[in-house]
Amino acid sequence: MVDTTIKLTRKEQIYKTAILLFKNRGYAATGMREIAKELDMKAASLYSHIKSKEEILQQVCFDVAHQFFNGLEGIEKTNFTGKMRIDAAIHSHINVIAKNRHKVVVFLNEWKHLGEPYLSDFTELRNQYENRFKEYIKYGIDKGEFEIDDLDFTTFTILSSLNWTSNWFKREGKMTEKEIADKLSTILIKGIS
Amino acid sequence: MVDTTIKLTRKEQIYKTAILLFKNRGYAATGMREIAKELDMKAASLYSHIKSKEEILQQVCFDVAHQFFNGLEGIEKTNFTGKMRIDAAIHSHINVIAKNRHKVVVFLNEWKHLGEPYLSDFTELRNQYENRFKEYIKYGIDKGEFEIDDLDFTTFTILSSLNWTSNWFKREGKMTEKEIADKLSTILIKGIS
DNA sequence: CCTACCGATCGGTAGG
DNA sequence: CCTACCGATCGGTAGG
Repeated sequence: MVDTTIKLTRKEQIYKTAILLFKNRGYAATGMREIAKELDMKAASLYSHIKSKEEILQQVCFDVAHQFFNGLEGIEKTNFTGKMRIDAAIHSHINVIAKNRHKVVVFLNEWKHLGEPYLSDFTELRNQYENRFKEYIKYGIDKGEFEIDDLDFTTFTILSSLNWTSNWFKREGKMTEKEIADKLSTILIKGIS
Repeated sequence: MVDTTIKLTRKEQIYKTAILLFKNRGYAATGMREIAKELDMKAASLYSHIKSKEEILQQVCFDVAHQFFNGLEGIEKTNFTGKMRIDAAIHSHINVIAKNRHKVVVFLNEWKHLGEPYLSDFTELRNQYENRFKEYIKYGIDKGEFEIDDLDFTTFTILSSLNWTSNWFKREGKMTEKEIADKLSTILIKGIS
């Protein structure tokens, strides 16, 4: 599980190592010399493969953001009910978290260290994604499926429950990714219905 | 709201400033010179009032942890049902967050920068607190109030929803602290009942 | 991929 | 509360 033994390029190795360190120690507290040491290199050599420390953070943040967006594709084109939309969105969201265990933690906790204009772009993407969830719930309200008086509040509560799973996804084995999504979907949809 | 104009000691001013900076930029990325500048001092002068940068983080983390614990006092001594226990715990938790808006964000996001033995003590406290929530839910299950097959999972989901409120407590005015707690309690208890 | 090195900044101390 | 300063470390570059 640590190394899939598939040939990773040096650049991929650097990214992988950096992501793990950013996750465990935080972006600001992680030094280029730590990343290099983990790969038996000198810090200066990293710069043959990457442009800067922040470039790594940028790639992580926007890659994850785009994965979250892609997961929602098709949800509103169908004849799904509100419940089905939320259920599908929850499954997609958990799927992205499960497939990017370490990246997602960096995405959630370290985005504030992005410089401009990336920071503004990022928060814009985040807002748009939250709005998609909001639309699905709104759809369910309009169809009489949900009884909710505060849309923003409910949306944030649901997203927070989903995001928090990233913190203890390490304790895997007990539950499959689908079981986790099913369970969350049940708890949350029952709670607002 | 920025400064209550009540006479703060210099030490209190330093703490207040540091907490705000730790919250916005992160502990590792905040320098002592930034804290000092905010107070029109030189960094070296801070050390007449505090012992170290980490001492501030320690005070914040353990102060908040103890507040969370104190809030639970008396809940299990009463003849409360499971629902009432969870409801009371939720209200207490939200109360601590509301009364420590900035501190709680530092508590939640920056504790990993504690050195030993503080780090171990802290995670121990956190586990104990989570276990208290777990007990309340367990109590409700045993009394037939809740239908839950995964206690750990449900506990973490509830706590995550509560903790996430710290991220958008700034948008206050719309809802009072009690309304927030009431609403969360409704959503979450309905979701597991 | 390395050695050598840059200027900047870090948390913190000495001594007043 | 200041000036002056410490050794350590930071992200990154030059040049090979």
